[in-house]
Amino acid sequence: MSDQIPLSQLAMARPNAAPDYLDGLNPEQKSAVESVDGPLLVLAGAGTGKTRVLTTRLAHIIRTGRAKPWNTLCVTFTNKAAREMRERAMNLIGPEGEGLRWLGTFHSISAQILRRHAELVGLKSTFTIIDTDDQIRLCKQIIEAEGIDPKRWTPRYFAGLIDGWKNRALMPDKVPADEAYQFADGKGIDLYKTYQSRLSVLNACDFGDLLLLTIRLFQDHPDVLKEYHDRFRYILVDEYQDTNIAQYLWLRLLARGTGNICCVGDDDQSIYGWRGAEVTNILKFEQDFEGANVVRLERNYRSTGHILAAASHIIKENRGRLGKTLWTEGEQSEKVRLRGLWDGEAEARQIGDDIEQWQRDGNKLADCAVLVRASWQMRAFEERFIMLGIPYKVIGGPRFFERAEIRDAMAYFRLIRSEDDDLAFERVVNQPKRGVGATTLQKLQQIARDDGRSLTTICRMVLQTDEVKGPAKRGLTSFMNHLDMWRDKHHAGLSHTELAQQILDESGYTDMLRADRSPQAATRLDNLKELVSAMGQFDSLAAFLEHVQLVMDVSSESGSDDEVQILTLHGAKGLEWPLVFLPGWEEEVFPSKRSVDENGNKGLEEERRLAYVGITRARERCMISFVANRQIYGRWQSVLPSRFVDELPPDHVEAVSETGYGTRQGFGETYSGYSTSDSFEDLGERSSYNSPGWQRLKKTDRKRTAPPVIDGKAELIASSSPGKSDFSIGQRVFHIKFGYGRVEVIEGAKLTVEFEKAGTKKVIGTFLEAA
DNA sequence: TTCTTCACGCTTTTT
DNA sequence: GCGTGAAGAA
Repeated sequence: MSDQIPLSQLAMARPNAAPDYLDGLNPEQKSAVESVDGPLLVLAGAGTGKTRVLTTRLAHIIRTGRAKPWNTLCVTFTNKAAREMRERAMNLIGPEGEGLRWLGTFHSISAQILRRHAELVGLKSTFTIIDTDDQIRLCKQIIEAEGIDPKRWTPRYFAGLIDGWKNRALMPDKVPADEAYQFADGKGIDLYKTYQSRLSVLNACDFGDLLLLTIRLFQDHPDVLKEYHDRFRYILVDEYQDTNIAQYLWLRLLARGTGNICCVGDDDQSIYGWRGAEVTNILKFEQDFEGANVVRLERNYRSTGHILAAASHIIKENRGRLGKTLWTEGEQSEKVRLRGLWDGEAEARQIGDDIEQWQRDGNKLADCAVLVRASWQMRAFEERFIMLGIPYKVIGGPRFFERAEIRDAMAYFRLIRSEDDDLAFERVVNQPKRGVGATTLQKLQQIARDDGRSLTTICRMVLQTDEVKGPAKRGLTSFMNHLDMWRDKHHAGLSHTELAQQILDESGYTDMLRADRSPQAATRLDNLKELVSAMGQFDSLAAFLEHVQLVMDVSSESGSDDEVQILTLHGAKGLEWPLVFLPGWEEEVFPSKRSVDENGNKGLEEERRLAYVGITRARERCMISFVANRQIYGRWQSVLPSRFVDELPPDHVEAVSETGYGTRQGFGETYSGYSTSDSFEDLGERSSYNSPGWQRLKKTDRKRTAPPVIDGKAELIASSSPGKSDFSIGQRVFHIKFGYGRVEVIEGAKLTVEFEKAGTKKVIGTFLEAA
């Protein structure tokens, strides 16, 4: 590095030339890049070049010599975002970008800081960072130890509460009494305290602690804070709308130094409220940071006019936003397409056909994506794509390091490094089965708790006595002997990959999986192989474990294959495709019922932002669809078009419905909406989501009476709520899985149905014959 | 201790 | 409809 001329000097060598990295920026972007002094909020709408502005600003600061790379602090939420930002910044800055030591996630930067000052917050610098799974197991132990029924008060819920408090920067002494009383009849705060003290005994902290302890460090030790004030001349924050209170306080403390803080975000894309993000942070930025400037980026470079119009039209229903008007010079091109279909299978079939057509037109599969609200919706598309032979990729499935087998292996490794890691011990003493059951483990835990020592220590002691006997004793002895042996080998300098392989083999873990003939066992073995090879990229076991604690991901970005992407709307943030499918726009699916039930209008507005995010992912074409019937958790349910369908702007949308279901948005001859009455006659009035007919709709109103049974006859009214009631004709029992209409003919597996209002006869080839 | 059976409940996801 | 998790049976 030292023999290279810093690029900043190259830039200075030709003072008259405008720096090339500013080329092609529009005036707003340029001003966001260049106003480097004082607080700045960049309100960047979807597709307005947010990341470009952020990285160019960073490059600008460094290449104009305002600060050295290591004097800038760049914070993101995810490791992926951090990686991307580093990559793009390096392209602009050149080799000097290597010095960006403080570019990372809130958590990784906090961990970096905490490791240097651990003793000031009551930790040893080797502290472990526990993940959600360990956290829940710890909560479970605490709850059981207190004699609280873990069924009534689930550990998961309690862990969620703790996370919630930590998101709001509330340590046990600060939690509002009434809130803590919600849990286990007033024991909430005590349990929280116990949890924290358990963590400190284990020399561990959870993700929330990383932030909170850093905040406490800064508050209690002004000298330390000063050191970081001096260090961080410029602060850049990505996705500011996703910050929670703890992160806000964290930033506030650091920004108090130079005041040069630049936050980039979009209040309309705040979709993580459920995990503590506070849109208010971005809404009141100007009050929070004195003398703040605001730059709006409103020129969209991504989507066509129609797509942008549809997105804007929906989002403007939200109150409490800063307000932006996105515009584009792009052409109008084709309208957003809206489709009403029979059921989830029809939807998958339709989208499959569209994708085949897209491909026939010479486009790449990787250029389109299916964005769903919830991951259970993905299955239908996977099934269909497999049938059609369309290569696809599900993005954001179960994470590698969260798989049971990987966590088991990691627990073994953790025990090698620090034998007092009780959570790891509990996880694998009896994995594979060694005859050490719950009773034995409980006995050990009891002694360990009373003695205040670790399970391994206690275990060694107990094995000298006769407190455990029989198979349990034999199992424990063998387990401990193995651990000692591996630890010896580790210290003797056996390579960590070699050691890992031996641990897996000698512990009997591989044999256990090999003996298991189920198809998953094979994948599990593969995963373990991958784990061992991934370890090879690290110098030591310790280095590997450190990495995994914070980056629960293996960055094996293949990406080269031409595959349709299937992902959730949340997972789609920050991405874009020429063609985007948005299926499942049904009320209670999207917007999600739970979201609205639990968080009312706030929840609804977040769902609406999700719709906004979804639409704005599309560059050229956007295909929205909803169905009349959907299988949810294996049960057939009749569903209504989402209210978001009604909020689409008619002028920019081309709508078709095959079901007779529709909305006020021009479905031609077909009736619209939904009625509480049983007969079609009463559907006369056009109803929309806002009409009384919709609003009065109660769950119970939707129940239809069971269809009349006419033995042997081929005609009956099939107006029952699908899935609710089977009906029989002669010996045959049917289970209706389509909408409401008059069944005309039943022949074999074919059913002809007439839909009175729509006036169409339709052959339904797919119905279930109940067993 | 481990195997079997039943009940339950079930968004979104990162660190 | 399916996987988890806890209570009862061998």
